[in-house]
Amino acid sequence: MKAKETKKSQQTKQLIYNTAIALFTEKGFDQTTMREIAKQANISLGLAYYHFRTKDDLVMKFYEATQKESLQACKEFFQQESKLQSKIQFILKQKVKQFYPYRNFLHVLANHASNPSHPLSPFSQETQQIRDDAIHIFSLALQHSKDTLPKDLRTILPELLWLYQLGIIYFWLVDGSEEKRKTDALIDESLKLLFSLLKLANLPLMGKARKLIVSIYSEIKEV
Amino acid sequence: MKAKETKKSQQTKQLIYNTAIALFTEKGFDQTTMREIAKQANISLGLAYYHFRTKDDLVMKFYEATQKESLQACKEFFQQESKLQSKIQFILKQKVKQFYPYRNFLHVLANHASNPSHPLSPFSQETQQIRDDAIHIFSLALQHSKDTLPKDLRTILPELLWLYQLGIIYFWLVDGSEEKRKTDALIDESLKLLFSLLKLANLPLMGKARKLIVSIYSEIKEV
DNA sequence: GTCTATATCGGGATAGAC
DNA sequence: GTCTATCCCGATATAGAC
Repeated sequence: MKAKETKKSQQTKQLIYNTAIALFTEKGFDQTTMREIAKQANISLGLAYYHFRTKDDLVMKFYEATQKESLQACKEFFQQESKLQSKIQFILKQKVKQFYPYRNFLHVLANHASNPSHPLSPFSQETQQIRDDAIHIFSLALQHSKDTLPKDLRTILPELLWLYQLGIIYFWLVDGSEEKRKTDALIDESLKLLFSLLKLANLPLMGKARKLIVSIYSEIKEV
Repeated sequence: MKAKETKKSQQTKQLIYNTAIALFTEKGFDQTTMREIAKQANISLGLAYYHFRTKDDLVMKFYEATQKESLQACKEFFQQESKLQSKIQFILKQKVKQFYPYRNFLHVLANHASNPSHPLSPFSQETQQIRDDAIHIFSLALQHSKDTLPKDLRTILPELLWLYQLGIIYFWLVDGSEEKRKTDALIDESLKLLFSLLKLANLPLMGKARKLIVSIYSEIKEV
């Protein structure tokens, strides 16, 4: 009995979520009201708030769902590809492809990014799990890589690459070009740059720069 | 007569602005209501909205005022200093020092950064002048510099440095360390990194990386 | 536990009178 | 330029149906 109730409840929750995302996509986040979502889903306003404590919670669920999807897609890809650059490229391309249909409202993801005490910030307590999962994908990509990466860089690369991804997503958000083509170009070209620098990183000449990156990283992380 | 009225109006506007910034600083942006600002300034709510069409407009005025102040401070500093790295350092340090008293509410500056159609975004139409002024400061710093910079980089450096500054400000916003010390460290160390790479930039070895940076820049800017 | 209906509040924003 | 009244909407509260 409980299972049945739970299932019905989950269906309702899913209905609210689907309706909300559809409306967000169509009209944007700010232009969609909770009253409208409830009306469209043929449920009461109270019920919408029963399942999602805030309007932002709807976005949080989107964030979680897409992260889960990304992890799955990347794991599969990694089994058939061993070249690091291709793996990183896939992670980034998968993300922007996945986000594309929702481009008209996804800037809400970044709206409170710089405020770590806001639940939706990528640096918040509430998004810790999502963040860890996202960084984990980069760890996986590095795991069986045969590239000769400097040891000191290798351990901090997952987090650095995640920040790089964050930068790409920000660019994607402000990218007004047709079909977000500039973002695709940016991903390809910046990856070339990154890997051409990584190949030089082992040279004595680059020792100073490499040490600076590591020291910046530890200074910033240090409590 | 008209001048007198205008002066009175300007005084009212200034009063509203000062009251608002004081309240933002004390309690934060979200926690301060327009009603409260009006009450504190002994004016009506409608009048506050007459002078500032939205709550964000108050922040816009802050943004403009501080940018003006920055330009002034940097121009003065550049007259007594010719070393490029010191000039760039001054620009960044001046900015975070200037922002420090307002650290509890300035994340609003970034709240809509990723939405270029939002007036407060650093990429919006409305902030174009502020953006141009900020980039201009970096142009000035480069103007009489004796550093041997690759020509292809030199022309695009002002904009790239402005993006670098934007990154620093974002870090500053999320920086929870005592007195924002991590940001100070990040500025110093990342500048060392930047200039150690710029010194290498003329080497044939770095030709590929340099060309990639230039090509990424033009791809992104291209209409 | 899930859901409806409705009232209420707080706060951003607007309209219209003066 | 200034005020008062009002609207809209996110969020909360409550009472009750099943």
